Amino acid sequence: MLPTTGLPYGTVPRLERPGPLRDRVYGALLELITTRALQPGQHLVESELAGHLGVSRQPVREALQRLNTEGWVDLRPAQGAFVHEPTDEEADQLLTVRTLLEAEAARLAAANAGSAGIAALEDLCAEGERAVDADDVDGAVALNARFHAKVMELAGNAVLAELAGQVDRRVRWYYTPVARQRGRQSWIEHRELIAAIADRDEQRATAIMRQHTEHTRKMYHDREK
Amino acid sequence: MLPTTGLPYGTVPRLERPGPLRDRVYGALLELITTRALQPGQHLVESELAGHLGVSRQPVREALQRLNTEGWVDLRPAQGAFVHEPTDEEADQLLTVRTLLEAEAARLAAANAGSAGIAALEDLCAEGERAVDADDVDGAVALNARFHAKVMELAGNAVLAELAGQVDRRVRWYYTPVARQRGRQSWIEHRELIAAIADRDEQRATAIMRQHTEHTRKMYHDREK
DNA sequence: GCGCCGTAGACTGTAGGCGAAAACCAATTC
DNA sequence: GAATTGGTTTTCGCCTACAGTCTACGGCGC
Repeated sequence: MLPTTGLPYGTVPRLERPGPLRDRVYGALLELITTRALQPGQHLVESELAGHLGVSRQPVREALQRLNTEGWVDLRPAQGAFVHEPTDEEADQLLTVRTLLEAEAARLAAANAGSAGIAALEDLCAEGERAVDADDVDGAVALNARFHAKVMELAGNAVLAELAGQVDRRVRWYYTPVARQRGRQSWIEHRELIAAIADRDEQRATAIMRQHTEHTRKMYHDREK
Repeated sequence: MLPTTGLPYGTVPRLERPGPLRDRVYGALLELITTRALQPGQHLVESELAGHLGVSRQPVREALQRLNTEGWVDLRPAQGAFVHEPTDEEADQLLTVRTLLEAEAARLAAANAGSAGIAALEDLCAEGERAVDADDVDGAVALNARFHAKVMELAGNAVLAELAGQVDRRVRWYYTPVARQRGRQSWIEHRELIAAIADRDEQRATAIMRQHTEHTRKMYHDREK
């Protein structure tokens, strides 16, 4: 019985508050890193970033702290922050974990998804195929991310989603040059995955997703040579 | 050709440096939380903690920042830090993830472990059994953690280990009252796991570890009633 | 007596500043 | 000519101070 004013929800836009500065700094830095405006190994000087973003050093420090725990930057004591440099081994290990998490998400989605969720997946899939047909690479990549996020949402495990989100973003960062290459085949596999989920076939959904993410690993290794 | 001084290694104790203050504050707070000296839901006042630890607010803030990203505290804007309150649903989801990660670790351990690693596991197992026989609950719990950590180490995937470490600690925090109950049966399962790893049987190792962690979930649900 | 408003207190968010450690560079010595 | 050493500069780590925001309590009107 909260709404004594009689105002329906959503009509008042919750008057947008800027939110903690550190979070916006975090977002800005993450953007700069993922877009490679800040290159791996680069030394991040606090005062420089602070001046560039028009804030004090404190929010920058807190943002760097968070980026550090999430693996985007390395914080060497008494030396400062450096953009993390992924090794081949680490990238490979990350892919292994991603495969694991995504496969589990597919299984849970198959177990839990309702018809509404499946319809949403099909919509995303259709959109993605259109993007590929139109050679809209950026759009296709974005839709691919949204598709996987939707599967994760249908899995209904917030903890899993949190971890997978972290891992996924880093994988995409490492593999940006590669990920853009995978076009049509990727969406065919998505279709198969939807079918398995709709059939509530946990085993098949797991297997398809595993195979799907493993294809990415393969492409990377092929490219390396 | 580094040692031009002729001094043998190890004679100079590398003069222990205190390390960043924020890290020690982080450790201290984590200890206080896991031991329930700071209870779930409790409001953590920065200046209070700072005074209590004999430092300024800054290191405390950075430690809280890290604890926040790792899920130990919730940081409500303009309100401060609160020790995270786990819900039943979240605990269940964490267990699901833990099962997943540990099972994968077991599989990788079976694929990669050498005879030295297997011997180390057997040593830990024997120690654990002795602790159980001696009704040394704390010792048994500690050895259980070390056993799982060793399996993770043998898996040889640093990323996986990092995630599993986080998840494991939180699971232990939630389930401390329960975990202490599982005595002998747990170590029997450990023995079976070692056998599977020694046989390089990835499937069986996965299955055993999955069953092993699922037992914990079961005990929790039984206890809830 | 009940509810609303205003004020005071407490805490967080952000900024600025000081001391110290590390890196860099040039002069010096072997 | 190469290594070392001393000084200088940059940058981090931490502390202190101030402004903004939320909460709680007491007075006031109904």
